[in-house]
Amino acid sequence: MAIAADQLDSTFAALADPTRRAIVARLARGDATVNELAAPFAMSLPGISKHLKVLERCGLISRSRNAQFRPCHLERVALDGAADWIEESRRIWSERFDKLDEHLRDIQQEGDDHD
Amino acid sequence: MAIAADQLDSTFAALADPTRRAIVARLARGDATVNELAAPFAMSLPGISKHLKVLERCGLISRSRNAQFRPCHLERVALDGAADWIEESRRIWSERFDKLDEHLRDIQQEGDDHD
DNA sequence: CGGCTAACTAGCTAGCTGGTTAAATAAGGG
DNA sequence: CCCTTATTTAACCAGCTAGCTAGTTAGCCG
Repeated sequence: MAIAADQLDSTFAALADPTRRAIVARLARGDATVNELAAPFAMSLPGISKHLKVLERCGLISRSRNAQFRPCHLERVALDGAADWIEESRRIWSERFDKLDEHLRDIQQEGDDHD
Repeated sequence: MAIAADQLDSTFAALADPTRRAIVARLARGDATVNELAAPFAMSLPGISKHLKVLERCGLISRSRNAQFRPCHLERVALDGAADWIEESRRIWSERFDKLDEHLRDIQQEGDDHD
């Protein structure tokens, strides 16, 4: 059961930005606050906040509340959705060559029969 | 050996468009000309041509020449690059929980020792 | 050659994106 | 209650994107 097309749109679009990919990679190692996520970047906090909103809207992250902190959490499901789409295309691609191989074996077989 | 960041930028950006994903999915089944690729879409040919240029620039497709046709061919390497990035994040994520499991087993072990 | 088909380039527009600064909101803590 | 810290919202700007139409290039074929 593949995820919806517009979900894929927003997920791939989110992953197209290097800052956002770095945030995702950071969150794969564990939850973090906005300030922690912002630290490695030469970018204003509102800039990071915008990126987080993009990631949240496509479901790649979720945010809870802890006092005045809003810890971010990576949601694997959205990541899986994107990976699944690519995997499906690669599967179709591979099948094509499997069939080609099979065909070539059939031809080989015929040749053997006639020898 | 991961692919370059800006290559990932453009690959994910290319995959963020549903028309382009459909084109990629179509090409996974086999090469096709521009007109063949355009057929399923309610879009002008130059529009499709632009999408193909986007796909070509990020390496997802290549084009050869055959008379006045320019058959498009899916390049799996770029698709692999994107899949690899996602896979790496998922791996890091999983390791985290593996370590957590290990830790929980250690605690359990200690408990057993003291019982 | 002249015409047909395939595909691309040019030039335009509306809308989105990624960034900024300045100001606002939220919540703990003396 | 005021101060500080964490984070968001507002307002703005430059640049990119996806789409269009119209015109152009490339190459087959009669």
